Amino acid sequence: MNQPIENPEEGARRRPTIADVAERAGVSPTLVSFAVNDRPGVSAGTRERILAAAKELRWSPSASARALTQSRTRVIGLVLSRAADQLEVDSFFVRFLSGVERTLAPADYAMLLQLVPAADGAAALGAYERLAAGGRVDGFLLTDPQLDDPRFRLLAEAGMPVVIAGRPEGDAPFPWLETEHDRGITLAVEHLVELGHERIGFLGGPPAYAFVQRRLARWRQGLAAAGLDAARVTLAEADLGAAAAEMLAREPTAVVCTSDTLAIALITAARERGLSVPDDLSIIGFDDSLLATLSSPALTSVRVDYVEFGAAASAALLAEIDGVGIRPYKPSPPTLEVRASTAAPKPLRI
Amino acid sequence: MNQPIENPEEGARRRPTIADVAERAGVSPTLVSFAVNDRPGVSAGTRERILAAAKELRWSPSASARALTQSRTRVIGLVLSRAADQLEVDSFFVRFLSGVERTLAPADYAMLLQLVPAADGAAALGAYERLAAGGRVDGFLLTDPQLDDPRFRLLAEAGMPVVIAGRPEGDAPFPWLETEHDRGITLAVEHLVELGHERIGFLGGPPAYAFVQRRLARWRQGLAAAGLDAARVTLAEADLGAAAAEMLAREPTAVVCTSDTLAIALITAARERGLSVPDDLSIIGFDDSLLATLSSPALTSVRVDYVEFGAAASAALLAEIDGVGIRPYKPSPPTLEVRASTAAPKPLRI
DNA sequence: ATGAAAGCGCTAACAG
DNA sequence: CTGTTAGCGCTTTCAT
Repeated sequence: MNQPIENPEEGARRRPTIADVAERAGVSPTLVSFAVNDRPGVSAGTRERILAAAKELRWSPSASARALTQSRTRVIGLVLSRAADQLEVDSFFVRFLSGVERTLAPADYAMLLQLVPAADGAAALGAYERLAAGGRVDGFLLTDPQLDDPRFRLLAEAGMPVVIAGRPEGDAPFPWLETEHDRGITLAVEHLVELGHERIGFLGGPPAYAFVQRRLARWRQGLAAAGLDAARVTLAEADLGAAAAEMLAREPTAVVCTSDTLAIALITAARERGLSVPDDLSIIGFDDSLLATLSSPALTSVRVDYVEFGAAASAALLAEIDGVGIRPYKPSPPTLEVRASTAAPKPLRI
Repeated sequence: MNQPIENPEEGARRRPTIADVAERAGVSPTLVSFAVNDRPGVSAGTRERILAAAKELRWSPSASARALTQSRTRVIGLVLSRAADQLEVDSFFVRFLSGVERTLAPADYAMLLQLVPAADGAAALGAYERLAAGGRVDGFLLTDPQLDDPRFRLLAEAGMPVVIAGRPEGDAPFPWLETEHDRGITLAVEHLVELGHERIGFLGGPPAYAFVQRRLARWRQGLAAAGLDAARVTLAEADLGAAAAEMLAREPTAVVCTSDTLAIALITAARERGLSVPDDLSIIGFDDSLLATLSSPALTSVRVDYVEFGAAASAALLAEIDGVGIRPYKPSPPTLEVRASTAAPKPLRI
């Protein structure tokens, strides 16, 4: 390390304990506990004296001790197992996390976050196992549920409270929540149809993701409703540029993408082929990330309220942990932010 | 929630305790403790019996109980207080976090992450205070140190182990680490000078960030070394597009940016003015994010190893917590990933 | 309204 | 090598 400095506060004085506060306030530890936990049965005067003493001593109850007596850590776990370079450009997680924070903080809960390389599925499972086995968390928030998700069995057997953020494929032993993200695709398709497009493509992320499938289904539905051909589909595995090129080979006049990142890749591919956006090709992104406004042309994009989603999911988890009923989640509908990347198709030359 | 399902594992059986394992193995709890903690003084046979019993009972020590006896939670705290929409496109954090994870996991440490809205400085301080007061974490990793950072006093008074990731301005009561990110700017300038550019601009992020200042200084240094005019500087506060436009007004033939995001904004602004990149304008980004390869043209960009940085910073924090010496951090030098956004300037028309 | 005492699950002296 | 005995700091009956 470049420039170490000794900590001036050497000999860190022992943290005060509830006994210190009790002594100072001239009461028993029990009363202090009652007072700080807002329990009835403490006279107003004593309560005040106690809280004053606590403040003077800068005491606040030890989370560890509490965790032990209440077998409740007041911590929830979240394990993200996407590749780092994929998370980087994923606005979903940051928004979701800030929503989670929104409900956790007031409830005096905290979040243990663990990142594991996407490639390593076993490592991810191990992460859940360690956190669960040590009793470090009271419950988990699961994202990206997969078909036959191994996490389900592991956590169900451990008796862990869990809430799934996303619609699981097949049965799941846990409650789940989902946004209406796929309705955004309907908006996108309708927008393009209104503009007069007839050759509309779908450029999606990895087919393994349920949300991609879901959006694809909506896209098909939208095209069917408009009586259009629904054959132009490309799902990108890893190489976005290649997927974009493949889509262009299908000669669409407009493409709906499942992320802004894919949309950008498509813009780039189009430009390389000398196609102009939106004159030759209309493109719609998804997520309405900062990218959408920065790209040229600015991207028409679907916006889903992931902050709200994160808040609802974590609220559900807290309810699950408390063993109380989960309040129904009524997701607000996605919106389509129309920008410069979409326009009417060029009239056919006759 | 859309489809609640009852947890089938009702009546979650009580977690086994060390006593259960001891009984099963026919020994005392102490011995079990010694065995699982790899302490000497347990015969090989007994150890084996104990570990077997633990496995059969699926027991592993309670993190809460351990935390209480050792006054050590084995959790470190990280509070991120940048605006969500800024975090979204910031590859620094994701890479840094995965580096942190890299050292935490093997050390059996976990990370408590708290996101607070950037605007709310008081909330951020409150977050540190709550986590520290409750003894929820053993130490903090601080990013984005500011001038007269109020977190320093708060945490120093609390006697919290802290390591700063980034070079603090002025004195800091904690050890700190820093990459040599600014050397990347030197690489960028040298690259442009070699190409023959003479009107080189600097498009930076908010001037409040020390790393922006640092990079700016390097840029000045580089231009001075080449005998060039160092007047074309724009620092973006919030509106990246406006900043980009302002930079273009200074008529540079090449611009060094402090992020890929800024570089993209600049490409967009240039395109709007009918300038072609790199023919009319060379642009260099910073961070080498996914954006760099997706944009058109692909972005020449500086790459700094933030994963390594995160790993080193958290290793330093663990050393601080253990009260042992911090191993010096020798950051690997940044590299310049040359792509299509830089080229020789157009010859002057005479 | 208040306090004494037991205990959460583990680790750490201190004896054998 | 192994067991006994105390706590860690708090909450929680159960008395008073």
